[in-house]
Amino acid sequence: MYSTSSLKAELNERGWRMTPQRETILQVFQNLSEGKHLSAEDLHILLNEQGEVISLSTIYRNLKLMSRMGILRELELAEGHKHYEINQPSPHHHHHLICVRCNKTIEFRNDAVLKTGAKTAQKEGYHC
Amino acid sequence: MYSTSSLKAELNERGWRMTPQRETILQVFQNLSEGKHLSAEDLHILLNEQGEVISLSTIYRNLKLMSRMGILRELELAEGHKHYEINQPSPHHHHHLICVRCNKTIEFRNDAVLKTGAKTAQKEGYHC
DNA sequence: GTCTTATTGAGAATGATACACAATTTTTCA
DNA sequence: TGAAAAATTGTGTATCATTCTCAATAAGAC
Repeated sequence: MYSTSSLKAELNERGWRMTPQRETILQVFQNLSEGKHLSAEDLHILLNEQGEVISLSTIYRNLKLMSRMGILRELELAEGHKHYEINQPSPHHHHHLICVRCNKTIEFRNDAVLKTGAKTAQKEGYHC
Repeated sequence: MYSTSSLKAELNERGWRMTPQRETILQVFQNLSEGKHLSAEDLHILLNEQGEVISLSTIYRNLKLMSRMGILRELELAEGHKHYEINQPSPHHHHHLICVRCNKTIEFRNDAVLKTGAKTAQKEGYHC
């Protein structure tokens, strides 16, 4: 699991900086119960309710950044906007099944699917 | 493979109508070489070049309709807009692997992944 | 053929996301 | 420690994909 200091370390490694906003966003996702995911707008509202105001721009920027770093996972569900969740390692990693008619969405776990993706990625020269 | 008449039959079955626009769109996707996919805008331009003008609204409406019918497959690649391709059955069905950093995209085939999805869908009560 | 109703086209509206830029923080390093 | 350099933030604006509205048109049923 990602700690504040490991986030900072990884940011600095790439010439980026730790900020209170990034720390706050990470904490929200870490405290989110399993199976939950937030859109940028969701996160913005949730933070407002907690009295921690972060601008929408900053939220969009950091959700994208943290997804590219592998900390968050960007989900294309059927709502017309992206959702984000903590990018869990193998035993907790899951997939989504979405009906193109009614948008019903479920999560399921399947190691074979995950491994096939990882194996194919490696074979094709994708790297972390 | 989908013919004009089977499309018409399936539309009528649901109280919908066959139109020249729908026929044209189906034909474009059927003649598209494997591995190619089009966005709504792509399709609009392509049709213009062929002298077959169909309004963007109609294109959007029908891409969505045909996806819900299972004729097309809606792809969420990394370009910020949707792409569509013919929804091929099993031996030709494929998956996409997309890098969240550089957007590199490849296609690969894997029956196990497809079957896991189908099996899970059935178990969860999804139906065609 | 006529009637009912779905569909089309044009343009406006919406909504998610990106961008520009001045003000503010982090980090670095002298 | 305390500038200086560079990244980040917030505000407002811009962009771009997609949806919506509505009058005109065309498909299908009888």
